[in-house]
Amino acid sequence: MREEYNFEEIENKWQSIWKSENVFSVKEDPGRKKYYCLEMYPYPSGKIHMGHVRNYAIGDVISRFKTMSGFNVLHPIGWDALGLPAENAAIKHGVHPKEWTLDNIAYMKKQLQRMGFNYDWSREVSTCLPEYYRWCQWIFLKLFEKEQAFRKKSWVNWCPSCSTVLANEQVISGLCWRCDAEADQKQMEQWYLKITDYAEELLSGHSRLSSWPEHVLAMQRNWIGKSTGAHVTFPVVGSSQTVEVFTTRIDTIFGATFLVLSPEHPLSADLIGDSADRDSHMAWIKRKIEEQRLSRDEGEAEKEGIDTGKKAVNPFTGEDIPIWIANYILMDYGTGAVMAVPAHDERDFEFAGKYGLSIRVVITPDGMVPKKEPEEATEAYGRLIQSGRFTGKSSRSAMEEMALFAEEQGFGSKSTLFRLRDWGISRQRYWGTPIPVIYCKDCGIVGVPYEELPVQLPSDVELKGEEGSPLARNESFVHTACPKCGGPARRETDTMDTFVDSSWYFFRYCSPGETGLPFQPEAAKYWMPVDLYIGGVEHAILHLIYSRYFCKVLRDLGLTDRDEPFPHYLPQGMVIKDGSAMSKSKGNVVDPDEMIRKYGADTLRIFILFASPPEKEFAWNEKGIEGSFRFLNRIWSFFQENADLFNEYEFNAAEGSEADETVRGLRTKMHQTIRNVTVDIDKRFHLNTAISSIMELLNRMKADRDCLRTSEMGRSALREAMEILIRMLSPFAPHLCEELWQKLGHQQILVHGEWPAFNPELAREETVTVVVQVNGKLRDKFEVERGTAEEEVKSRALKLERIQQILVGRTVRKVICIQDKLVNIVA
RNA sequence: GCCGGGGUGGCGGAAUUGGUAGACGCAAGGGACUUAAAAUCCCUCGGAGAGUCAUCUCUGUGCGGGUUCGAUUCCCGCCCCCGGCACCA
Repeated sequence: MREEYNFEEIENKWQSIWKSENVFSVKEDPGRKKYYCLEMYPYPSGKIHMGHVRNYAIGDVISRFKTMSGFNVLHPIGWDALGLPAENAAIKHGVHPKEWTLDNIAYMKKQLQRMGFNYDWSREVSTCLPEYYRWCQWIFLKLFEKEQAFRKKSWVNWCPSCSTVLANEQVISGLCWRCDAEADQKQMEQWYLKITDYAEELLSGHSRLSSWPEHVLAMQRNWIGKSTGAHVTFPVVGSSQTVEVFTTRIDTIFGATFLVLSPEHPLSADLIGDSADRDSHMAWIKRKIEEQRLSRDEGEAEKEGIDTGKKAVNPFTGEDIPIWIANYILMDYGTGAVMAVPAHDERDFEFAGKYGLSIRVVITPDGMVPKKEPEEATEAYGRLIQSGRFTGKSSRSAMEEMALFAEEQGFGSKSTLFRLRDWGISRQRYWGTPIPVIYCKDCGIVGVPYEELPVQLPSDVELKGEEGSPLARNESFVHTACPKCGGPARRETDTMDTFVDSSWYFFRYCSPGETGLPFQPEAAKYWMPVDLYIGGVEHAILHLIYSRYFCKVLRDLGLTDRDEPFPHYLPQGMVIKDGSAMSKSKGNVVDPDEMIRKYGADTLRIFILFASPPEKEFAWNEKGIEGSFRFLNRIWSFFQENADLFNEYEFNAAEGSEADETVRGLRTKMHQTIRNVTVDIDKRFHLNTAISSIMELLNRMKADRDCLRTSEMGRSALREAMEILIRMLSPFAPHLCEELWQKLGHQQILVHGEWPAFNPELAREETVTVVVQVNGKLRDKFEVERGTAEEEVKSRALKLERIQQILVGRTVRKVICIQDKLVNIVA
């Protein structure tokens, strides 16, 4: 009587064995090579979704494979457990964020375990626990001491729906990244981290991230936004004031026929101070500031400006040029003022055209005749004309010289500008890490002493969704004594952006129980960096740039010697269905629990890895999962049909002459499969083709089965193939494979088994198919012994009947022969 | 507009260094088993045409050129799709 493939029984059995034998827990072992495989930890929103399943299945296969390949593998998981949804749930359902979060964690943990993932649960980390966030506070205080954390009043993005501040990165085309409400602008005093200090290093560090996908590096590059150029100072005529501008095109400065200030520029109001139209101009400025703030993410507005009536001196030409104020100049980039070169800048050209300002061409692109009245701006480099002492030079190479000249003359300097802003981390919410700072009337801003950490979140807090931080309304939290003078003082009531928590959690995994420091430097030295980081590309700029920054900061605090936390990042594609991402609002969500119930975790794992390579989108398809289920069933029944081989052990392989063709063929196929699967997992991360190679091997075993079973050697070859197949499949379908491995008579569990060794001798086919082409077109093929001499292969090809027919009436001019592959006859 | 990534059957996707295009799977069609169905197993499966039907020819990897004995792969030009940034001086 044949057994059915009872996935539920098998999966439960092995999950409890893995758990009771604690097989996934790892320790530092300096004698062994380590491998740190990490997937982005989840936000405990309630349930695992397919995106998680895919992400974690990829990491699970890689880490199981690496373990079998002899590495000491760290594969941890934890929870990004602070954040707004918990608080919103509290407001909506009256459940405390902590309770809500811990319940979700408990549920999702069960789901992950039900998938059979090989996490070392002893290293589990939850950012909402004081044992974790105390170290966020510790790091913050260190940064505060180094002036890497500082307070600044400025315009901030404000989400009215979440009633909190958002970092620039968290505003996506004008909307809150979390709730899609339209973000406002507000002026507030906030805590910032000085990530801009590391702008240059964050950019140059890209050279060490060569295995990151190009588009991710490009996004970061854009975000950092380095531009090299020069600052130039223009004195205001009849005043001691000056206007400083930044330009990347100092070569065009002889064509600078006016200056333009942002409406927000501090001088804007000043310069129109004594003009006749003062009041209307002031009103205009106010209106434009407002408009710029509101429309900043709505694309380009019609260019508008006003003449201040004042002039400035172009220090290169000595000419007086008008100073304008216009809405196309941004205050928060560069100096908030530009030199306008209408002949060589599209925007300035458009503006000059509208207001009749003069245009002077100072560059001719090579081989072109300069026009007095150009129809468009020419931004190309070329030869300088009308440029005083620089006339005739190449504009590109003159830039250096002109910047140097400005420097010598004292009205400018070479400089570099970054688009990257300091990271605003203050959030006016409850469910985050309290910023460990005390405000004292006499002593000012005082850090909470290290020995008093953590500053705990009070549990008795009312969450009703009113504006302002809930902590600010909690009297017993707010009122405290100044650590310096002992006088009455107030606690900071803002909490940290949760991206702070996630910027170093991967260090914490190295020594999660550490009580004296955020993590043990020795443990981190062993495990870090993360060898493979897997997660959604939506974090390409936010999380990944913050984490890179934190790694450098922790390095400068002496806690680690690593410069980069994630030398290899593998972004995984979205899981979609019916053409769009799975979401409740679309109603196209597929529940992993339901799939596990129906097909089992192994099938779900196989399917989600099989249909496309990790970096591509994965399109859910109900029929597809049945195909994966069938595959596992075919394996199960194949083993049932050959159960008599379970107890035959050694492959007493006489290679070569004694083995018949089928045996040799199977072993060749087997070793080719080992090679392909190994390369696919280890080098290419193409788990889909790894699975299809294993399918091919099974197909071959099934096809040759009857023939193989007729001989002793055949049976033993078949048994060997069954073992190899199971070992290779085990990272993908670990439960089924453990079960079959046990049936094959093994005592030791497969988790600790060895990855099959590849033997190139055996993978090499003894005979190969040589393709015969005539003028590049496939005409015939024949079998030949591997390594047959070129001359013989050529003459055999030419003697083929079909080839002879085709060659009738033609002259063979040339015969190209590629060893063991192809003959191409040119005739 | 700028930057990045792509375009291969009905579908998801293979093709490792320029050398048999379409592996593996899904769907579809046909057959076996069955009273019947499901499951399972076997066969066919890019398009067009011919046929002596256990075959052959032409054509085919977004479009147009080029290099080469040979191009999905390399080069030039174009079209389209996706992602990111966007008045960044």
